[in-house]
Amino acid sequence: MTSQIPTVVSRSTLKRLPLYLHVLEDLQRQGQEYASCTMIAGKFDFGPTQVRKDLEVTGAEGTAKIGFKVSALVKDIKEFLGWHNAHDAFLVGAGNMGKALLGYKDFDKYGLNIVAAFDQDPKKVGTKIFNKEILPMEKMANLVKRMHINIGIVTVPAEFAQGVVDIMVSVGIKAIWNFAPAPLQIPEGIILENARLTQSLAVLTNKLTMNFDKEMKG
Amino acid sequence: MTSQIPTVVSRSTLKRLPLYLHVLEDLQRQGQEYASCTMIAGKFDFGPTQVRKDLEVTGAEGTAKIGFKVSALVKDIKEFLGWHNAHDAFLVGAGNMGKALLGYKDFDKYGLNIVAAFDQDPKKVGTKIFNKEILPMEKMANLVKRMHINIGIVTVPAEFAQGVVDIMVSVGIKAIWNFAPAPLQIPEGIILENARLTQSLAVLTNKLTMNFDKEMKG
DNA sequence: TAGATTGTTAATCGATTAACAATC
DNA sequence: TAGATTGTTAATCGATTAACAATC
Repeated sequence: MTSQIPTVVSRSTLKRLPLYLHVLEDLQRQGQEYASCTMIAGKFDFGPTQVRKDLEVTGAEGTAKIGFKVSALVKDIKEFLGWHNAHDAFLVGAGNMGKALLGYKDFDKYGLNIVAAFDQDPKKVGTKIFNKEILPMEKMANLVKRMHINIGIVTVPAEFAQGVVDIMVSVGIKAIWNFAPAPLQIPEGIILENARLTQSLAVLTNKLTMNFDKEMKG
Repeated sequence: MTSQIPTVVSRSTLKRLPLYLHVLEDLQRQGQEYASCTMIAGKFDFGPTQVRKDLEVTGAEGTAKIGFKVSALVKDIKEFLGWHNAHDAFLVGAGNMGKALLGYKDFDKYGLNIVAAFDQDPKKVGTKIFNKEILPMEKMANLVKRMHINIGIVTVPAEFAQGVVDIMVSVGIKAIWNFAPAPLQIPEGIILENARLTQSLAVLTNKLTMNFDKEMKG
């Protein structure tokens, strides 16, 4: 009998799983067949117990004294994250960040397939970026339904983000990956994941400032 | 006498401060002079106590019944985050993500100024992206010292990330903003902030997968 | 076998939330 | 004044870490 897996998994755990995956794929390339939590934890600044707890949620099972079979563990983590097959996505906002995402080759490894982009700029509409069509916003509603798109990626400037999200929700998008530095309101049941760079940057610049202050004081 | 401010501020708090800043700047544009924690919290899915606790770390002081003066609060948050003046930074890896960051106009609002980029590709070296020079890696050491650069931005593929970080550390970079989906080893005292998109994506695709599973089961 | 590792339960730690006196 | 809000302390909640029996 499989051990009881908690139905709600913490954000912290979910964000650590891709890190383990990376280490495991490295090990796989090196021909390592088994990996222990101690070995994995060695790559990070937290302990083996943390790794074991995290891996538990994926349903992976290890062997005492030996560890986890790398290939099986990779498969379990990928399936748990939904990375074993690609989810189709639409992107709105073909600016710098939008272009960078459209050009990112490895998203298929991470369960994402951006099939097309939308922009309100008539100059961009009709062109192709990294072989992906830029379409007018008006076409989104129909295409979302026809192509069964569930994920919407928001790469417009902050002031347009809420408007874009409202449209996405109204046409049936289920999950939104937001890059705009704006607080967004979404209805119950819609998944919103923020990938705002400014939040990450805030942590960096604050720490740096704190360090300087410390040095000043001696 | 000012109230006691904790010396170590949690990541969670630091990541919420930019969100408040955005709301406050909106209020400022609307001509609102004062803002209460209740009002700010209304934009998010957490309560006013959370907001008050977060604001406390910035040293901002409010007035009972009235709230916080918006202009003063904006200033306090920006200073606390180190966003009141720009930190110069070097970027390594002029690929898609690198280009997107080089072209991002608003970084000066967030305390960041990318002054130049480096790349090992001779075809890129010598060109300019968004009016910023692409230089050969060899030039970094001297320039870091001469220009007193503290921040290094890593936008190279995962397999090159550790090498780039090692170089950055050796030439005197104090803080690293990493976009590569690789676990990085850094010496004590160096600040490392990860902005890996794959971690954010993992949360999104997992939630989506979980939702589908729930629907399947009825 | 001996001992490293898993799986799991208990203890600790830290962050969030609730409670409430002070205040304008 | 009355009551909304601040500032702060206490209670709660959840995540991390420690402890330890089972195991191969």
